[in-house]
Amino acid sequence: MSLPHAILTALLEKPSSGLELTRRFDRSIGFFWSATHQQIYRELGKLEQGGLIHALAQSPSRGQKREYEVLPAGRAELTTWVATSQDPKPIRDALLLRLRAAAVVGRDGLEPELERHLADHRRQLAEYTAIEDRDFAAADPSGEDRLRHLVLRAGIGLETFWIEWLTEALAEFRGPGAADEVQQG
Amino acid sequence: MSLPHAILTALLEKPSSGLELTRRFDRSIGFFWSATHQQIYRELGKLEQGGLIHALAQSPSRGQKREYEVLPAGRAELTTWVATSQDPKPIRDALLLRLRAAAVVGRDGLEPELERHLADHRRQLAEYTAIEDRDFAAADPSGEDRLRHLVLRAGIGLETFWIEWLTEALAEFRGPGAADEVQQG
DNA sequence: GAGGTCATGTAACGAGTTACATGATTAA
DNA sequence: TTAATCATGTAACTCGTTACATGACCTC
Repeated sequence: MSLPHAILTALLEKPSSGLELTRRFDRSIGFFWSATHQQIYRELGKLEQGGLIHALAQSPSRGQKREYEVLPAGRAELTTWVATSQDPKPIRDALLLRLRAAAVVGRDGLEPELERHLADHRRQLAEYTAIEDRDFAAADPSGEDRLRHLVLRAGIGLETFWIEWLTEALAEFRGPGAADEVQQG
Repeated sequence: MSLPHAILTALLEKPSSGLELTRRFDRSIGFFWSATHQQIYRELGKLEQGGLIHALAQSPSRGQKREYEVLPAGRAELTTWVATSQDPKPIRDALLLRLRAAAVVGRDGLEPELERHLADHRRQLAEYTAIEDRDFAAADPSGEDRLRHLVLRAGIGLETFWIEWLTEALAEFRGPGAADEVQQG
């Protein structure tokens, strides 16, 4: 039940069309709640039907831009949702699962994958710190900016953690004492 | 495409029935790949039909225990999968999304939720460190144990990160300078 | 034989993914 | 007028969740 609220948040920050939303999901919001354009269009339809948003200057034909804006009911819904308590969703991490499987069937072929992940997290960290330097350098930030900075720091902290952990994992794969466990069934 | 491989891994570690698997998913494997009993039974059926596992002592009636064991084809499939490269799945974290929404509609009601999450991560960290003390105290661990320990340390590192971040977030919510941003629309 | 628990399922739904389809606009 | 790109959608599918159903076994 989070995608509609992600969209409401994005639309409150700035009224947008489906495609613009899709692009913003690829940049900022999508860093912690990703969505494809198919999901977004489907959800925009539901939100409009539910009376939480409405289209500005409705042109009902396909292929034409439709901009949406949040209605008071939508803002109220989002306000309620912020204060809702939700059980944290269980973790599902395929890489950790594969390491566990490798402990049973052998590690062959895993090392390049660890390297790929490491490169990917380094790239993502660089992107986050670039945003931090650009957007959060103010001496006396507003409360909203402090919240957004907090969210960004979560991203930075997570990427930093994964980089450290993957470095350690690669040392285990390459380091002394690893050679004798490479082949095993 | 990870659940079948999680099950193959668990069954290689020890042949089990559906219910036993469900319990092990609640304890160890499930720490990084959760699944309900309905998913597990459904997937066991597919794996058996695909010739990757088979039931020992088949008693075809409902309500009776059925133990499964991995066939050579299943082990081969898992070995292949370990070496497969997979694009990392995009992040979806509802708590971060709610902080972002709170920057737009106000923070009312979020603090108790942060406290709940903090308590939850502390509990999970304690569980992980207990497992570490119990299972990974050996002076000269095998290669498999080193891999499993690596996986556990990822869990420990993630929980540690979240505890630090949530502590910082709560300080932002409670600390000096927070009071004047509490009410805002 | 009634109730509890162990054990295996079914059904309906919702969320997310993948592949494809269609219309509008613009520039060569 | 053709091609590229902008923009909005449809359809089919997989995976995960929630609620419920059914049978076997054990104990009182």
